[in-house]
Amino acid sequence: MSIRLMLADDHRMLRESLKRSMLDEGFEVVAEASDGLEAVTLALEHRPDVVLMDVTMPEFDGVEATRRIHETAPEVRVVMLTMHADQDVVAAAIRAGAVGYLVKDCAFEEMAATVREAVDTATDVSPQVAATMLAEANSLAGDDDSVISKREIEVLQHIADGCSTPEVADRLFISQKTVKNHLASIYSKLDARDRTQAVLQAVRMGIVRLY
Amino acid sequence: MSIRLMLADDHRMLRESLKRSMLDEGFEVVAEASDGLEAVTLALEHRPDVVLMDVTMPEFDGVEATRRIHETAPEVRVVMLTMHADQDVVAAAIRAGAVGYLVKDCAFEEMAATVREAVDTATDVSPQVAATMLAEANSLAGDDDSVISKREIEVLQHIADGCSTPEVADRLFISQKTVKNHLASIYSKLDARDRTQAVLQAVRMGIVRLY
DNA sequence: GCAAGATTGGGCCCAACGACCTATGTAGGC
DNA sequence: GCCTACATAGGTCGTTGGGCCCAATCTTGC
Repeated sequence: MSIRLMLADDHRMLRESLKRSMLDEGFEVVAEASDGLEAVTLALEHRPDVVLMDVTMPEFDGVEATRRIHETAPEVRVVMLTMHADQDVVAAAIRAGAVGYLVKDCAFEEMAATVREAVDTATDVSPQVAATMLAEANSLAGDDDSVISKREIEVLQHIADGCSTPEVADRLFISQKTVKNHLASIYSKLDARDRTQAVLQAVRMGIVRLY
Repeated sequence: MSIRLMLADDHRMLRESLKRSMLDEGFEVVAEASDGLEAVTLALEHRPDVVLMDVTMPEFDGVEATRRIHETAPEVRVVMLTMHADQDVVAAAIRAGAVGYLVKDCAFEEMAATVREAVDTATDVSPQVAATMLAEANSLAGDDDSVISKREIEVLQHIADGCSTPEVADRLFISQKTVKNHLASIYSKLDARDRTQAVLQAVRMGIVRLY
């Protein structure tokens, strides 16, 4: 009985070629999603054994999609795909219920192996395994031990979406001063000196959407 | 005799799965490059029939790599891969000697067809074909008929690299005022209202590197 | 319950930024 | 030769942004 896979990535080219590779490898691809919302819908409909889920997607991101899938269908294993091994993202993914992660720069064999391992994993990752995964992500990511808070991400996302400080303040129903405080905190955590660098760093880390 | 392909893309996952797909399709993959410099070196070494070249790569970008390959080995057909159908990028690619382009969101069949067509194409694209390609890119891209100048791209790249206005001025040996003028011009062309949005838009369009 | 951190907010200062205006020199196209 | 576009540079103006201080409230973990 072959492993039933689902792919979720907003780039069709990557999705299609990934699909071919996985088919070659003997996996069955039962569904493909191009955004977070579709990922949740299709995952619940097809109940694949494993979902390969990109972090950065429209509608809602891979972490949020993972959370929703894990809540409703905990037997579905989600493996996250990230551009860079970022501790925060990996940590968030694990909290959301992912059983593994892959850096997009990995070798194909590694990916196939991770998918096979995922099927044998308990649906909920043990704290030990989670800790190991985090440590790995940590060593790969290197120096960013800073944790960006939820609110800070909201601020960053609004900035990335084109808002100025007063506009962010309006949309989040807080004062401009608070927005500036969050930004200052973000700068120190991301080692950025202005909003442009902060947003670029956040994009690199997969913290914010870029569309 | 199968078509000898070379792949140039900085994301190993895309490269590997692309490779599998192309192998399935009966193509031969003779080389893979992960940056522009490697792309030029390997293309000249292996002389593939067609190079699938990503625009956005380290060292130097796909357009520059295409230019160098085309100068030394004009018999090698280069097909550009872009994230978004951007007229400027496609125009630059054609000027550099590319015989075709593909949006990364294309269907796999389209990609295979384009590669096969590329082999039958004359090594130098006729003005008529180039015009058609540009018109296509234009209709796909839609509203961006603005051409970002070389100098403006330099300014943008420096901003993306973390420079402030005075720093860009220093590095380009021009006054701060000129940098601001270029930025103002960029804002109107990219429909951005500040440097953050301009850089993000440029990243989306593949005009600047993000590393 | 206490400590740590997240979230909220204030004030002050000065540099940076963007909008709007004009202007000169230098290419390249027709 | 003229015209358009590009690159260069200046001025002024109001707004924004970021550094650096501080503090109240609230949640979360231990």
